[in-house]
Amino acid sequence: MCILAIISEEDVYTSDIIEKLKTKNLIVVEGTLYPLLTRLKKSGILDYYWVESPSGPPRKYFKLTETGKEFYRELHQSWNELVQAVSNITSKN
Amino acid sequence: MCILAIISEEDVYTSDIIEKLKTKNLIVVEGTLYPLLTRLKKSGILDYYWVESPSGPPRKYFKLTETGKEFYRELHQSWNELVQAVSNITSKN
DNA sequence: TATAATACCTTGCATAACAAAGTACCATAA
DNA sequence: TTATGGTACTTTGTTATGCAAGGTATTATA
Repeated sequence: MCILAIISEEDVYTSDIIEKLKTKNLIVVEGTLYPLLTRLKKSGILDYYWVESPSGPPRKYFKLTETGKEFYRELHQSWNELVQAVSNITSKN
Repeated sequence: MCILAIISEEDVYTSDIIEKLKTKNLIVVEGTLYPLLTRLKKSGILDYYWVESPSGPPRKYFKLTETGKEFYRELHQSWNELVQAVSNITSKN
């Protein structure tokens, strides 16, 4: 969900995502992210396009599809419900 | 963490936990919970004692160890930090 | 033409949730 | 006394996924 949140703000490539997460104290590594992005692409949530890099090989920039935007909204709502449920359980003491 | 929260309120056996979670819309099944409780016991976070049942085989009642109470506090704090971090990322739009 | 930096990708391992099936105990009805 | 049903605990096999580690490819620079 956090990855979709980042992509929903602006198109980014993998290293952007890793850095943005890191600034928020969420650590995700390449070995996790590349396969995940591939799965999200395959399931129609993301799409990508190639952009030449000023130095190095071209970059895969990801963006949300319409399906992806809707999926992100649903995910976000589920997350809020989960946070609410957990808060409900833990806040008794 | 939710399971530790429940046990921290009162000693319970497995079915109690499943029911209490269910009332909060958190679904966990036996095949998940029994092995998890065993792992928590092995790592010194939980302990249990047997109680005769009014009908059926005896029940394993779980309680938090001192280590478990401390671990739960830490988990709770980590959870809060995670919720904060996620909220930080998702609340931009 | 090496070397370094950047970017993408893959493989293998460990962990964990779950479905499903199994074992054991107890009360009650036939 | 034996079968049945309910309760409780346990195990097995499947699947998914995070990660460490290693690999491939492109570009600029020494």
